[in-house]
Amino acid sequence: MRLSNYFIPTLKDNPKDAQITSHRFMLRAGMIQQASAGIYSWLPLGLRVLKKIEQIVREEQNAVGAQEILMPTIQSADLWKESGRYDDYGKELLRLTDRHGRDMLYGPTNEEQITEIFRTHLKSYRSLPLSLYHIQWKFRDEVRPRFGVMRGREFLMKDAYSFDLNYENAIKSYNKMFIAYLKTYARMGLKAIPMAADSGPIGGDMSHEFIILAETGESEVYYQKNWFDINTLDKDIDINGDLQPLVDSYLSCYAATDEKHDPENCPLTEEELIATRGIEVGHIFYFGAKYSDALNASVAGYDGVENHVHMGSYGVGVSRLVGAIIEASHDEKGIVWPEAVAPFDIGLVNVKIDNAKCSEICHELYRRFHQIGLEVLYDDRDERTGSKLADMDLIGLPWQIIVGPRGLKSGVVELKNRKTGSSEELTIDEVLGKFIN
RNA sequence: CGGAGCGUGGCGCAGCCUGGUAGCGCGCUACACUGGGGGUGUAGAGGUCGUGGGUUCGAGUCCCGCCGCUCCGACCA
Repeated sequence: MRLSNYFIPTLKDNPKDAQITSHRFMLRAGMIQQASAGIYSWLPLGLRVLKKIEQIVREEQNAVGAQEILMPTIQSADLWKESGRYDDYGKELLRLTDRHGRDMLYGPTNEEQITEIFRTHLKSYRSLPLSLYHIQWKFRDEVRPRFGVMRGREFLMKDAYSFDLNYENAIKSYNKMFIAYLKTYARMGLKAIPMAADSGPIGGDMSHEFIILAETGESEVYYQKNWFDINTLDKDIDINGDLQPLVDSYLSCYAATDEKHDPENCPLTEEELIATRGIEVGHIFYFGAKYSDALNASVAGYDGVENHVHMGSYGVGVSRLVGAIIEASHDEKGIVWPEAVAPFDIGLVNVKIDNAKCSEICHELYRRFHQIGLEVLYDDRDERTGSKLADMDLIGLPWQIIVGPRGLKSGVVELKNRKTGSSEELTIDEVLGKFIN
């Protein structure tokens, strides 16, 4: 992509309304534009990141056998009246009325809807287990939206729902998701720690929040010092095998949010305990038959007797993750994208666009990178070098290649790593060689 | 929803107290110089001062209502 005709309105100054780092950088890097409180338009650069995150989530859901569907944003209130949540949910639920005077709502979550789909079509234990998910915009009318996309009112969320015949099988489904979540966050370059959690208005018996560590995080978290020594995701995992030992290994180390952490009864010594801040980027629940009872979703068991299915639901805050990743990965100059979610792989800076040699080398590099499947953002604007480099740092692509007449005299370009700041002078072939493996 | 603020060109702000020609920086356009970390100069474009009413000869400025946005708290994926 050529920057000269790419819509990426970067800002030099901080917008006054943005207080938190990720929000500031998202606005300054031209990723989003606020439409109203807690509601954002996604501009090209932001949308690219959102889509990358979404795709990783999708792949890991598919990997544990969940099937993708897509449910609507607007739901009829009827099902919510049936489950009782129409009255329980309170003012966070955005209620609408259509032209016929029917009660509708903009979905904050989809338990009722998915249960309705299930009960319409599935009648036998033979159809179980089943996990369905979708990635859809949700709306919760927060009293006080803040922190940009981290706590918006409208947000993109992956929500999955599992259906099982009994508790034992439901826990198997829960464990699959537990592992899928660890893999999902790891792929995004995040350290996400599962912590025991309250299940809140969703209801249920067992629940874990996935928290990523970030100094600017919204909640205080506590975890055992050697938590990150647990590193069992590398080996091959048979997702259909017994996952309980693996899950248990992750839960063997202490980890709790401030709601659950009780300093009086903490099993750890002060030395072992790390107190820091974190952001919730996922939440999984097992809630048994709460919705299948309310909405009468049952299947015939082995004995032919009807059983209400055991369900779980599993959320990942996709749009929130964009902000959360920035909170976890930035410096004073801008964003530092983990490679897996970076909007482009490489930023190519042509220092002097009216220099024929510079442009020729840039075109060559651009073409070759394209050939090997790497995405390049090529800064071919007639701007001062300083502002181009500052923009590149702000946008935070993992690699920068700086092509200027000074280096080309001796046949080299500069390859710079955004994260470490280290740079080296390399020939064209050497640069390409770096990326071919 | 309690408390506190803010709405003036695309962005950040001054002007309001004490009413009288709407200003500054950045950005934008053109030209020139410049050219490896947000450069310099010259000349420009761009604003119903959030909105409705009131006071006044005259309102960005004073008064009242409304709307929007932000921050702290309570709440929350």
